[in-house]
Amino acid sequence: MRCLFFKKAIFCLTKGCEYGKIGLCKYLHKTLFVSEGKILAVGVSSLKDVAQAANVSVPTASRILRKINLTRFSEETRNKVWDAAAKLRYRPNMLVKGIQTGTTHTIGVMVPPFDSYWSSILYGIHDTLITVDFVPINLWVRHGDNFSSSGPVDDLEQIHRLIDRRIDGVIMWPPITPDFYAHNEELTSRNVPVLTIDHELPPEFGADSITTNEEHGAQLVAKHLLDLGHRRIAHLGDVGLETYSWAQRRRMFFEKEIAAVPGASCFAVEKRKNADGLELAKKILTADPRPTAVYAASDLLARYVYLAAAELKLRIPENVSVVGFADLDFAAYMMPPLTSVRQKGYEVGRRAAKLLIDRIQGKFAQNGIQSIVMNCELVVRGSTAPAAKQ
Amino acid sequence: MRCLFFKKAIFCLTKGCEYGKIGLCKYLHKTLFVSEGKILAVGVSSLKDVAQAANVSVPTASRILRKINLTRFSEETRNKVWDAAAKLRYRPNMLVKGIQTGTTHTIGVMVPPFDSYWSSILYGIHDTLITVDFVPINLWVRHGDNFSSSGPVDDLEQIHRLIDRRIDGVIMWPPITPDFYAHNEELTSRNVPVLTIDHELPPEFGADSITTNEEHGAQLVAKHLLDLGHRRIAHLGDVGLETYSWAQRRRMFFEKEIAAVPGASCFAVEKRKNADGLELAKKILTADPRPTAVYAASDLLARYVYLAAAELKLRIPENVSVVGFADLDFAAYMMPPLTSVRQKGYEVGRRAAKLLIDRIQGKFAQNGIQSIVMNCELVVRGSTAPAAKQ
DNA sequence: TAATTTTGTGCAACTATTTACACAGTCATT
DNA sequence: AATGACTGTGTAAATAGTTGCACAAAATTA
Repeated sequence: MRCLFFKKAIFCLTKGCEYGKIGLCKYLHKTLFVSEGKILAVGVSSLKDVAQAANVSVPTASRILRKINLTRFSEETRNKVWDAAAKLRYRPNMLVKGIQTGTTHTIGVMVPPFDSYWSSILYGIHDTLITVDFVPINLWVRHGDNFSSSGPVDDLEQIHRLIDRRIDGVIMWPPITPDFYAHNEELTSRNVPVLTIDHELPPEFGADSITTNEEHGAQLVAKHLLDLGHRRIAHLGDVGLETYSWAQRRRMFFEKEIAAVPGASCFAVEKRKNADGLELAKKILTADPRPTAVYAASDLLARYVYLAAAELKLRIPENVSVVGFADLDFAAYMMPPLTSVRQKGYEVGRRAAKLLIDRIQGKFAQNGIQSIVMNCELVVRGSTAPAAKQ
Repeated sequence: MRCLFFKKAIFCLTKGCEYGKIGLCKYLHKTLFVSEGKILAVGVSSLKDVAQAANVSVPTASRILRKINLTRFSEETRNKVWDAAAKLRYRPNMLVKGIQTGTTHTIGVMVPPFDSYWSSILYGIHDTLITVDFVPINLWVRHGDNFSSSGPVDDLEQIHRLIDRRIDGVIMWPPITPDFYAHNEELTSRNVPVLTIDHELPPEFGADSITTNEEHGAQLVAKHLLDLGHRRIAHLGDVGLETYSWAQRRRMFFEKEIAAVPGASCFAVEKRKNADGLELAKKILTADPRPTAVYAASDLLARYVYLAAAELKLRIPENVSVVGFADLDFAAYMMPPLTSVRQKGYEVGRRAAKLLIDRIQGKFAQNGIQSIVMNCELVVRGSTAPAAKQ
């Protein structure tokens, strides 16, 4: 069968395609619409196709389309190539650029969209990456608890999926466990830049990081509650996986602030992984003497305090003030609206992506690890009020 | 300078690397750690490196590592190759497989993590893709309103970013506008399978789809409210961009159900893009006569009803019942907990990915467009109660 | 007029990997 | 003893695209 489009169509049809059908061919992986011995249409066109159509060599087409040494080509040739490219809807193949230059303009993002804070981080990463024509591959580790029915994901496999696709860098929210550290070495040993959010890896990994200024956050909350006259304060914390997780830091710094004030006290309760948050919140609110304020380590935990208060017929903020952390999307719509520490997720994402791109482009070749610490701000709403006189 | 690792290191050092520094070389894009004329370490190793280290040819190494025709190789050769690969931490380069076979095991996902429903969709897509060693590239269009400071993203550029990386298919939540339809043609003309969530494209695009059974949802809500004795019902809707958006369908089907019952009536108010939801909700709750129940087209809209009720000193559900849609993460924690129609986001994502993979693997070559319609279920909570006698 | 420069284009080699095919050596069968 | 089959490995061509160099023709200069 003679082919209308390609010299090699015969090769193609004998090798892979079933004659008369739509088929995908080995070593000529355009989708050919074949009918009655004629190839009717082609899915993807290559530079070779463009060059053939314009009757020039492949390098010439390449240079003209990339506008390299444009002046060295006659106007006639230039137009021939541009017309052919437009007609064939040519699009460059970045995979080839990837194997040639070793940079794929792709970033592995190992951050799960847990809640609106993380979603906005993803937005920030996305928006910044595409301004430099980079693209994120979103893979996640250890999110099985809430959604996945397929059980936990193999961390190492996930990292390999990224390496195999030759990503230029990784932004991650690292599970803080020794074995994950080992997996991280897979990246650093191949000199793939890593940027961590919310946790700093040990310096030998050479990973940049962006973290929240937990101490500043603790100061904001402590000052706010102390100014309102609260002295018996409870903390509903999240148990982190390690001694220096954000949850631990959030508690420690807060306790430090409260301890510095004579007459003020803080007692902390930590929610373990599968513990019932409502029960813990009730435990706090039924303590004797009852705390006049509760600082929850996240807005999600603050919800439990609201539920517990409702069950115990306590009014917020009249009987107990509540402060959350993160200012998630629902915080402003709780009743009463929740006072919370705002983390600027979009900005975190933006700066994370910016920093990683700068690192990839070699801007810090001389300097060491870059660490960004993000400030946060207190958003005062209706869930906090002066401590009642007693 | 003689090189310890590569024959071509001289070439490399003269071309790209600055001697004595860490540099990235053209056409030998390993990161070489060069010091005092010696290459100390290498970032990425290729099959060629493995073959060289094992003292065999490249094809031999390829076959042994892929376990092709393993029996044809002597045990000695096999072990040599495996040892070398392990020592050099060799990882296959999927970019090459991509240009050879035309399949990159990468899916473009144009779904924004708006809220917990969409987050769980992303989880479902992710978990299903990685079981077949596919990977998602998450790009978004038109999310500028809430987060982006950089203005709206160019849809066409986003699609080109995916095409240029030769994704095998696209899952998208399509902006329902004529010009986006045109962009979609970029994909279909190249025979890239497209699967849409929440909206069916016109059949000429040949896109598979997965949608929520809006009619069933409307029936569930209508039956629930009618059974509770409600007859004056309001609908707080979202204005869709087109006549057949989910928002429009959600309203229409609900109105149809209510209209079928003598004595029952429904009046609808639609929230335009930048309209104040609270004002609209107050308008509904101050109507005369006041509706005894409000059906909000989403949980986010239901929040406005809660806020409006609080301002107007109306109690939920005693004075007015409220129903939402989607069962977002915060619905169960509202006070009172919100009755809502549960959309199984994780399942939507799972089935979307499964369907697209099947399409890519040619399982529907003979069949036409596949359309999955997902059922939803009503989750009855504390925000709905029998209509008060009046 | 001859030599040199400029213009315009193509060839070959290069990035990494796979696959068809070839080919030498060994063993068994006729 | 010769033929055929099998074993174990290598060569070359293929996927797409970029880049250094070569080279012819035209234009300019000496």
